[in-house]
Amino acid sequence: MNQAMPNVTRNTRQRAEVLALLREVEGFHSAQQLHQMLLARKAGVGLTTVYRTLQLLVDAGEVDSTRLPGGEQLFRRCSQSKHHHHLVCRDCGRTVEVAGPAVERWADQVAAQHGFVDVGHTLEIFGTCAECVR
Amino acid sequence: MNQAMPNVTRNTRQRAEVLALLREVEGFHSAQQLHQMLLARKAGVGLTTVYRTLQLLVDAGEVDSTRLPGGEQLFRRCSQSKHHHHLVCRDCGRTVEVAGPAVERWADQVAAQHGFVDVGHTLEIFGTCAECVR
DNA sequence: CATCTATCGACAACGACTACCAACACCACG
DNA sequence: CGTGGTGTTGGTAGTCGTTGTCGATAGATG
Repeated sequence: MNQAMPNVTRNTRQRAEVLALLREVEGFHSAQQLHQMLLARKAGVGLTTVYRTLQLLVDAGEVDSTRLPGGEQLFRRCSQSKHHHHLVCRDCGRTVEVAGPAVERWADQVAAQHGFVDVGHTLEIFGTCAECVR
Repeated sequence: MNQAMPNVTRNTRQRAEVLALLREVEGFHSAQQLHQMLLARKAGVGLTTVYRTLQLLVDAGEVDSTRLPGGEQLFRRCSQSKHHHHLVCRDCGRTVEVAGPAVERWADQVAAQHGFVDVGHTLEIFGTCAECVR
């Protein structure tokens, strides 16, 4: 009856595989895409585990996630650990990480004016990148 | 062979019902919620039609839509016709429409700096409103 | 090594949404 | 005020991303 501290997160092979993959790919990918890539490299990681691991990483702030207009969730390893936003190309999906301190302040201020607390926000900029215009 | 101009949108009872309902409710609702309300008032509008009508209204700019973190799409009649953003309470769903001209300019500018054209953006602010804090 | 328990993963279930397609009803025209 | 055609409807079945289930597995600790 040794009730140690049953609240640790373990270092498993599967989580290492997902992290390793995320370090190699560029831009946003869906959970299913990532799972396919893991299959291709014979990494033996189940789809369910991919979803769970990605969710863990998002919660831990190690991975960004965004949503396509269709509702599908995309993931990407953060290259900046601090808060930032994304400029995404509609056609090729190319992504630029941008920071906007002024926007952060504006959002917090507006929220405060209306009595809101514990404020967060989401901001995505969409457009067509120079490559895809041609 | 009277090929008049087969590209009109018709005024149907169902579309009127959906619009009438949207004028009566406050805040964001899902397509399914709206469909339930229509059922409750015996308005005889199918779920499929609710989805289609809402999409039409969004395209026409008469209705706002946003997405819950879970990916579910929500709809609300615009009270302002011009571009604006939303400040949404996480708990009760209360919504404030806010405008941020500075943010618009910033987004366009950042996008332009990276060679993006045809730029749009999404911005939502989340928080807990004064009511729900207590 | 033994034991505990977080984690895995194949499968089933779920929920939002869409495709399908025959029946319907809006509306311009006669 | 009929009539034709065509945009629209809506029940159902299906798609698709995601999550729940639960016995099996394998880190971590002593």
